[in-house]
Amino acid sequence: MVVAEQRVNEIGRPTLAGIKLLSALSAGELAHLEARCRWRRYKAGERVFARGEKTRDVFFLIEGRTNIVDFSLSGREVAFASAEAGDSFGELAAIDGQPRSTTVVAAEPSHMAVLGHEPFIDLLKRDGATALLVLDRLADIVRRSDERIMELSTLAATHRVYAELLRMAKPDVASPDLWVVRPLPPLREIASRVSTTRETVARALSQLYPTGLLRRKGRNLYLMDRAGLETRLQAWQIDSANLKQKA
Amino acid sequence: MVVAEQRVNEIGRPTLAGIKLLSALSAGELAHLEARCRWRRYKAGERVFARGEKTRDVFFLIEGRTNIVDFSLSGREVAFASAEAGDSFGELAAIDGQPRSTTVVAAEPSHMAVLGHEPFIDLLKRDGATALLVLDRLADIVRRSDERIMELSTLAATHRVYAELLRMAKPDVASPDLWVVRPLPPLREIASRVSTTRETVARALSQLYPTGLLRRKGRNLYLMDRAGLETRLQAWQIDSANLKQKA
DNA sequence: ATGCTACAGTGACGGCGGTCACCGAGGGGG
DNA sequence: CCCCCTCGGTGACCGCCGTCACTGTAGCAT
Repeated sequence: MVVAEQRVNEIGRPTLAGIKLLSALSAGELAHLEARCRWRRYKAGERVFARGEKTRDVFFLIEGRTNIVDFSLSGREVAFASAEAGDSFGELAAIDGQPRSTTVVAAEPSHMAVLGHEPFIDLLKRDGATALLVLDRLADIVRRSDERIMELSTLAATHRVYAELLRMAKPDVASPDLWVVRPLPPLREIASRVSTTRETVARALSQLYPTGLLRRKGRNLYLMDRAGLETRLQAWQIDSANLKQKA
Repeated sequence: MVVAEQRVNEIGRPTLAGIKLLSALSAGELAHLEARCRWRRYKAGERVFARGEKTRDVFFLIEGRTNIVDFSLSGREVAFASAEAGDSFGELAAIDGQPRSTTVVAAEPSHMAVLGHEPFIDLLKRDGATALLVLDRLADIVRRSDERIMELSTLAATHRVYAELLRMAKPDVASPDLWVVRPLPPLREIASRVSTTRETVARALSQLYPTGLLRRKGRNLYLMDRAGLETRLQAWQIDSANLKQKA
């Protein structure tokens, strides 16, 4: 795989140039930060930090992918988000000093820059533009969380699966009006994103194949009629409302 | 009711002095902000803003209480938080410019200062200490949301009710080791906080009275053994884990 | 007193989905 | 090659809880 040019400089050293949260900084300031980072590589499956730890470093993902998850006492995994090259994580503990609220695991071999909380906080205080970028990011997390809470509170498991499919699908490069989830992740991962089980996800998909809305080819899942699926989702909710109205 | 002295100045004008998010500001800066605020009163039950609106003002609660909620298409109400005197809300839209993600309703007659997003953003850029306060607040919201998502994903409705009781209870002024929820809100409100129904909350409480862990006197609900209830909650989770281990 | 309304408690019922179990397919690695 | 492991699909079971219905109580206005 070719490494994007911005991620390493001319002598092969990795840089912070591609990190979205730091995109407001000048080259000089970036270099200043780079000098204060520790650089680490993680193997696929390796844990970066775990819930409850009292570390406060911020992580900038140069290359790779990580999953941000948590586990119930009974061992059920709940996925909160995943981070890709250019993303950051670990800001919460850096900002408020509380123990880690989630666990982060590398999903692929990954390369990160690790920054202590003091220089990070210092940066936020000094640089208003960067502080706003971080605020924007936290606002986005809050919005996503609220949406998820709404879904968990008001949608049946099967429908949460469909909602997740709509989020995962991207327009097909070839034909318009055809959306595709590619590659389709293991069903157990979808399940942990919408808080249900592997079996329920499988059943939800099976239920939709006969309608023609969904078609699967290997690790590609095609949404034949994205808009149709969307309206169908809403119709289901309105139906249950009507049931109540009728009484 | 006596108004706390910090909330109005010597000539009876309300002030921003008690607002937590603005506690890093000097008196002069506060006065500067006050001059840019609109001041509004809301009656109990009145809507401050609704999900989807494109306004971007920030609200500082001088006096009163508001509920931050959202509704499903079928009309089910989901409570996200409530704000009291000294709290703020509406920051998300002010920061990221997106439509309101939640609806805010005054729960009591309330008095607020309303600040447009430009002076607010301007303040965040200029004043690092205040930016950090806002970051801290958003971090807190994210942590609470994550915890709620975990509960919705891994706890049965009955157990979520007990978890909420533990959060609501405060130590009794008289006797130690006795915790009390006072006043106990209407069960339908508890239900909307843990995403279940009024009936399930009632049944959850009824189920606990015979054990002696819970006792109700009018609008006071006593937790006779808070630690006992806590360990019991965990035990339930571990039990379901054991069931899986055994197999 | 009589309404009216909000709130609380409980029984009955039925469906969703979590759990368990089993089977088949693919894909490395010895 | 066989073995093992992950992944996917499905059937059977059953318990939780959302829904509906009904009753009872407290508070308040008239």
